[in-house]
Amino acid sequence: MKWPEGHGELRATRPPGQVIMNPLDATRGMMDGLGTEANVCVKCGSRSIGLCAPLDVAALDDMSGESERLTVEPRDAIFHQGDPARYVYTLTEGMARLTRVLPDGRQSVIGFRFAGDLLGFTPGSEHAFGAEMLTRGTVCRLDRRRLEQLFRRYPVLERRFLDLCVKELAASQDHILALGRFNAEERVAAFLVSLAEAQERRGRPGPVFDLPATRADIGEFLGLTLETVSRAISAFRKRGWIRLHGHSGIELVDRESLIGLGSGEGSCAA
Amino acid sequence: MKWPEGHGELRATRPPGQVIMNPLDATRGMMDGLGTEANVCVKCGSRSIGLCAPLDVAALDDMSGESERLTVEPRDAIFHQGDPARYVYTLTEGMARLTRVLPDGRQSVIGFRFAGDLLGFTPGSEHAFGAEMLTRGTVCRLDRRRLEQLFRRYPVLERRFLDLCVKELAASQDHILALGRFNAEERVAAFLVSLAEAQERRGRPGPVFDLPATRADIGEFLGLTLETVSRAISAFRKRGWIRLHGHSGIELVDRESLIGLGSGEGSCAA
DNA sequence: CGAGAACTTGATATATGTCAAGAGGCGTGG
DNA sequence: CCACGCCTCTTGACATATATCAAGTTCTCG
Repeated sequence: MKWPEGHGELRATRPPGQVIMNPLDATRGMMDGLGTEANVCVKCGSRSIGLCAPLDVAALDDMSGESERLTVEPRDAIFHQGDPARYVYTLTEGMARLTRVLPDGRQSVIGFRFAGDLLGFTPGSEHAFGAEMLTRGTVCRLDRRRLEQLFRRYPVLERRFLDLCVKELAASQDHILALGRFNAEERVAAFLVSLAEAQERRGRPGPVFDLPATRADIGEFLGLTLETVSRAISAFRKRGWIRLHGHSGIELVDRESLIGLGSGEGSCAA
Repeated sequence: MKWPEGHGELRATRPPGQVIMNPLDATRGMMDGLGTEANVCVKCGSRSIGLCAPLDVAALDDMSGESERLTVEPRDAIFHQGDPARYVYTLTEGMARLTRVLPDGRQSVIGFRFAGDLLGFTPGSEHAFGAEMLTRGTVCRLDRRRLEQLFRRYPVLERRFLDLCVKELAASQDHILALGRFNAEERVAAFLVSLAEAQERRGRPGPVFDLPATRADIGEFLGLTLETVSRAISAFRKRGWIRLHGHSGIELVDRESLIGLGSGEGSCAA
């Protein structure tokens, strides 16, 4: 699947009012949408977790009037970097990665997104990054001009975008902190904990979590090579902190140790 | 100087509609406010570049009614990480750095700010990072509750915040890309070019630019040590790409080469 | 059951960090 | 105005975390 549209980006992360002392929040932010709120998006059939949360039923109905639901296969793109930003997307099922490419081909994963997260919002005219599914999934897309109309009709919606955006920004700064100051094991530990938290927030009880991202994906997200990610995971396994279940199942046995490592509480710098 | 207030963060970066293929934008974003627009903020005495740009004179007058102007000495904090987020600040003169601290004391500079930039906006209750001046300067502070009132009175202001925020987010993602994928010289080159561009955008013609940030500041921003930053700068100097003028003046002699290096166009990875 | 993809692990290379000494600029005070 | 002292920067030698290269293994899916 491939569409020539989409763009920018926006997402929710930390409960407002919490100080960011903890880099776990970085990754946490990077992978966490507003997965807790209710309301059913009529057309999408999904919970209106991200965008529509503050809207009433009439508004939701209004909103879903022009939205379309699409199925996406693993590794397919939802939109590409540089595409005209014509639609805004809500990821309704599955997990996606956001990627940014340099002129010379170097690539970086900017973040991961889950069911309920919003993708591709930007005031610009083109998508600043691409989005690809890691699993099979579905998205609900809404024309951007329609969204602007909805902003005018439901001002609360615009405020919601602002809040989501500020939280996303805080999450990005956490990630910057992690990339600039964490060593390999700290980054991987923070990533694993935040992945687990993101899934728990979406109602997956654990103790075994999905890990649809490959070592290469994780490495591109954390600024490491896939081998270094693999070595960190092996080290955790040997310490009894985690247990692997096949290639895409992971169990956090000693979460406290992982949190300690992934929170920047010491061990490495002072 | 030290106040027990302040918080979150928000800023403008790239002209809307520009695709982010270029990591220079990262740093560019990180140091660039909306320095081009007019209007004079009555109480501040300064151009209302960041926040107030879309407001008319009456609104500006209204807005400045409760704002206060303060002078800040070099290395003094405007607000600290964790402070209650009571005010929003506009930097009216000078250059500041935004810092984030980990529990174990490791620190990271998440961005630099210049005259016209907005500091400390957040929907949360505490500042997620601290802001310190690098030079002597002045800030204009506005009570946050007052800002919320202004949002209600001038809806365009809220939209402005959203746009600023999305651009800031794009800039953060550029920085993430640079931290995750650039080597030391590429990061320093991107930083220098973006610093020059930020100053040009604010009307400083060059060719000699201020560099009030120390090697340590730059290193903390780029995820490098001060020695590595120093070596990169020395290497550029030896290649004739830059010339240093005292400890805080820098001249970009061969900007094209710096841009090439700092744009992720090759040389290192492919 | 077979083949490919993803992962693991080892050996080695290298970019950057660390430690240390010295030089240069800038401000202060005589 | 000069001189001293501090702070920042520079440069070198060395250490090390991570990247790179290369097999081999395990899982997954057809």
